[in-house]
Amino acid sequence: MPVPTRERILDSSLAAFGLRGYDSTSLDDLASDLGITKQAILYHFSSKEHLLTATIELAVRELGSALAGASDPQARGFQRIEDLVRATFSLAARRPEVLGLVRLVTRQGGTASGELASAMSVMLGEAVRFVETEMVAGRFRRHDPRMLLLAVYSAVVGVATEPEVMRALGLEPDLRSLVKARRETIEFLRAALIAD
Amino acid sequence: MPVPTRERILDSSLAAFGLRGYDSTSLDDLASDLGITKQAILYHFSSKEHLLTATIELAVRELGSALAGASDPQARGFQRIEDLVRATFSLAARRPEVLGLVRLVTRQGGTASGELASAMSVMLGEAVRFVETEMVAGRFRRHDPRMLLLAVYSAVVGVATEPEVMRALGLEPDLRSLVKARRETIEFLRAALIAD
DNA sequence: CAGAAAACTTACCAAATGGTAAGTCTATGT
DNA sequence: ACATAGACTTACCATTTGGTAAGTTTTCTG
Repeated sequence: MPVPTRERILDSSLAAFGLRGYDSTSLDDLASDLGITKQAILYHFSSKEHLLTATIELAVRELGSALAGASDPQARGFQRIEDLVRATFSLAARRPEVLGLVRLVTRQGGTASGELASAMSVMLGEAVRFVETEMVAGRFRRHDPRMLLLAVYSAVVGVATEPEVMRALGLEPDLRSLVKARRETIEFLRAALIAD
Repeated sequence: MPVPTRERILDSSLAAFGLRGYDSTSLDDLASDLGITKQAILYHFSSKEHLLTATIELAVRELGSALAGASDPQARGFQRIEDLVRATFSLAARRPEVLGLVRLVTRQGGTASGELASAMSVMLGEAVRFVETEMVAGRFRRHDPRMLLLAVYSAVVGVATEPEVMRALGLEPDLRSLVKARRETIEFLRAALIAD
């Protein structure tokens, strides 16, 4: 059973928008990559902006399932953070374009970003409550939970999605370095978070 | 004495490329913002890519002087890190486009990024040596210096340049929140770095 | 099998884009 | 006073872009 064209378009869009950016990706480019015409894209998605919206929805689903699948709600303390960081790195290695698109949208804002923004709000709200609980229980050092999460988010997504900076540091952004980066990031977070 | 057109163009380009991206910024947009014609831009810079190169050079200079001005080479231990983080946040508040352009270039790579890449290599090389010295002296916890710097870089630049994520966390990206973010980031790094 | 709906393609189009060619205005040095 | 060079503008141009209109093929359904 062949993959429906609509899904193939969304897959290509996610890769292109996530890795190269929205304005840098033309419908003609997408179409010729897929071996179809631009009008076939516009048949499934009535405009480029609608395509972006649908692509963001896909990215939100992928991000949500990647994180939900790896995070055991029963886990407590640093284990939960470690699970999430591992899941994020795994996603960055498997499908870097997903995090790329998340970053694109969180940076540019824009009309279509409403859904991702609200989806992220929900995730981050849960995360804030979790971190607060852990702080009250004395398992994490006291910080402002939101600021802490911002720093953690930035560190993880940054490490997972900045291959050029890795190169500038003399590290090849291959799988082995990524694994090492993951381990170091977890250690870094552990040192920052765990109360003595 | 009026500001020369060439400098005005570079200033506008830095803001536009750094905040909105290269492909999203047309020469016509830049020109009409400046009250001149597109051909005036092409008189000073023979193509859009040359303009990007010159803009990157400007950003490198601004970044370099911002960091060099704030960092006392005599400072030891965490004080030096704190100085650099403060300088980075100050730059993010004053001229967010500079860090935006750095990020744009580090992400996209591209032809014109050679100079920034090498400039960053120098800075990061110095930073690696500094961190190693501190670790040997027992003032910093032991980590891989390069990975540590990648995490620090990501956390600082991320916190300083992700206003949408701040909004998703329920924080307005105004000056007060930025000051608070800076303080929290420094505390976060202190906890992660300082050896017991 | 008829026919209608779905899934496309071919043929266009107006606007925007980066860039060229040639002209104009102004300052400056001789 | 005049040539010359610098700093532009006006006028164009080819290509790319997102999008429309209309036709054609395929697939489903009664």
